[in-house]
Amino acid sequence: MARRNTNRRVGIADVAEKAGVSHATVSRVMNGNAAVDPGIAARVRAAAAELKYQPNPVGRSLALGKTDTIGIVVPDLANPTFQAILRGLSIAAAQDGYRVLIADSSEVTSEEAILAGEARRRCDGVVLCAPRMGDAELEELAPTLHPLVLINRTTIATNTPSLSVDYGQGIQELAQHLVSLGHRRLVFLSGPEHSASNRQRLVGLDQFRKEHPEIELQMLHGGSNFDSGHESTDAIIASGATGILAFNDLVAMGLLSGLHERGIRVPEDISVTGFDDIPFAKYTTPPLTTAAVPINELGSLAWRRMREQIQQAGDAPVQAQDEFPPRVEIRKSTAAPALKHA
Amino acid sequence: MARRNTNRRVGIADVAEKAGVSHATVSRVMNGNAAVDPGIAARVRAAAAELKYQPNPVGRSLALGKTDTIGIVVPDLANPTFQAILRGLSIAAAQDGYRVLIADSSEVTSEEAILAGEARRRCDGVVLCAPRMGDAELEELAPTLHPLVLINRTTIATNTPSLSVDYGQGIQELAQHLVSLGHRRLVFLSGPEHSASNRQRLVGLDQFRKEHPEIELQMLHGGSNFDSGHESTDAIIASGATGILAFNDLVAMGLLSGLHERGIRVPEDISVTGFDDIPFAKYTTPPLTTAAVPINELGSLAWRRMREQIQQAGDAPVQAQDEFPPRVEIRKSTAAPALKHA
DNA sequence: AATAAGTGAGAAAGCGTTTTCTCGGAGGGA
DNA sequence: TCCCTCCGAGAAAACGCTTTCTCACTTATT
Repeated sequence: MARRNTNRRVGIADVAEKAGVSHATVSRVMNGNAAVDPGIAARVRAAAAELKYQPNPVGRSLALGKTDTIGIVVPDLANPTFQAILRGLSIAAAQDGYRVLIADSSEVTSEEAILAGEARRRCDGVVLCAPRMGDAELEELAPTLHPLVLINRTTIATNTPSLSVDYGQGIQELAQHLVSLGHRRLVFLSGPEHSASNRQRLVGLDQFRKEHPEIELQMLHGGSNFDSGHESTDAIIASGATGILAFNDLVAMGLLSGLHERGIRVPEDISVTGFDDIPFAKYTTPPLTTAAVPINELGSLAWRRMREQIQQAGDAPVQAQDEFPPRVEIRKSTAAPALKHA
Repeated sequence: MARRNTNRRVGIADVAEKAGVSHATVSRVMNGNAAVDPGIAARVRAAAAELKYQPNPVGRSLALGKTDTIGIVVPDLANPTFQAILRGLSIAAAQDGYRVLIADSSEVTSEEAILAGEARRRCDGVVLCAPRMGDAELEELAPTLHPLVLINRTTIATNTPSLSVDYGQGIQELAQHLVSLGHRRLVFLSGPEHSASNRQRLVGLDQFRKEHPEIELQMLHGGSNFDSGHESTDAIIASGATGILAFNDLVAMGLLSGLHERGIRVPEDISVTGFDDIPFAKYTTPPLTTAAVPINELGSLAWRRMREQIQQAGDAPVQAQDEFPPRVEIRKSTAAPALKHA
């Protein structure tokens, strides 16, 4: 036996004893499963209420083979995008009586599989959010995790639902927006190397280049947060570009701040775009032109896809592959460039 | 019995059979508890590795009476402050092999106790973050939750550690800062009614009033997010004040944006302060003068306090009451007021 | 009136572990 | 050589619940 029996919590046995019935009957009335005599049921309920009995979820989980919990693993909990997904997921899941367990891989690629595995063992399913691992590893891991929902990645072999944003399309539209304003020299300030969404932006921009050979488009390596945007300020200025496509809103904001410090006006001197449309984007000065991804929907849809899998329990292998088109949100950080003087 | 036995996960029994030993022995080598013959141990380990055996955490939890999980309940997961606490907690807990389960009460006061109770039953402890419930209810709930850490609230009766920020002190220092710049007419844009930290600010400002009877200090009712700050713009302008103490950084940012839209310059025409120093605060335009709370420490310290309780298991009733003094962070959103013209 | 069918509650098995208890065998001292 | 002690491994109980199985009892059917 494990624990000392001293002052243990009130269990089903206590209720059974007080009500003068068996454990089984208590369980039945608590779960409303089988028919039980109304009189007895009332007695049990009274006893349960009096003892403030609350079923032990661990015991239930073991017996039922389910935990009513799902896990989510994100690369960086400091990123507002992932925070928003987490929030949407959590709220949607709570509506159906599920809780969410979080795991933050802190951008350590090698930890992802381990964290996901551990989460899966404790939960009824896992949402893998923008995993940085390689395709091969993901393909191998996915079946292991089975009730799995992927965000910003897809698998081919297994039938796992995925939600993704068409970053390639979005970045092209932003670039197009800058061009239509009259910009001819652009810079893409790229994101984390292992980020699939960054790769998608890159292929989108390749496409853009083909369609607009007359536009100069430089690539600058950056990161995914404020600081990396801020640090890129000088390189951006040195590039001589008038239109900047930042990897995301965070990077754009860091850049905005850096430009402001150096007295460079946005959008008069340089136009800046972000990506994601995080809640803060419309409150920056100037408000940020960006590509809005329906971030709140992502979380709740992730839950819906998860629920479908949990409920259908290996029934129909519906492999939903949802792809969201970003919507360009034109604000004040972009404008026609000043007349050239170089 | 619960589940169909078809295609169930590999359990301890499978390993035992493959290694030709008993369940007990497998458990022993997996946990390294008792002495077991090195040869047998090796055989067990080999079998476990070959079958990719991973102990079922639910079974372990039931036997061990612990889940290696803690819960956190927050009023609003959209608030960067709570996000940061969650993140700090999660990372610190992960370092000790613990996971965290989240519950978002969505500012619904009546849900808090229920969520906290459920979380507690599933976890080894609960972190209650800025609960909105009344003092009486909190006092009654706390012992129920026992391994409990309170953030931004305290209890008297029970010995529960609490971490709090001295909001009263911080708001006074901000007000003082505005006064020393020359402001004479201030407004406090208050936060959620049930927020204890808002009440602390109010008592701090009462104190401030006593010490500075010559200063006009109006109170305006607001909320805790962007939008409420934005919506207060006209009321702020109508107040005729030159120095605005916003409830927190979010409110301040909303206000900043509203003022900008109406062509009012910050800090030339109006000075604005925030509270919390969320990561975004130094990237607003102008960068926000605010009171920095050591938000990252809060999360990790919360974990430390939790760990102490879990480990000491009813040993020494160390009731740590940590209080953090905010540090005023002077940036560009505050300056001397323009000469009066009214 | 006797048998069949139905109903509802208790007994017990099972979920997957850990840990106590028990016991056979080996080793050491007398 | 015999007995006692020690050691290590298996048997089984325990954790707290759900659910099948079983069975006594009641009600319907002929």
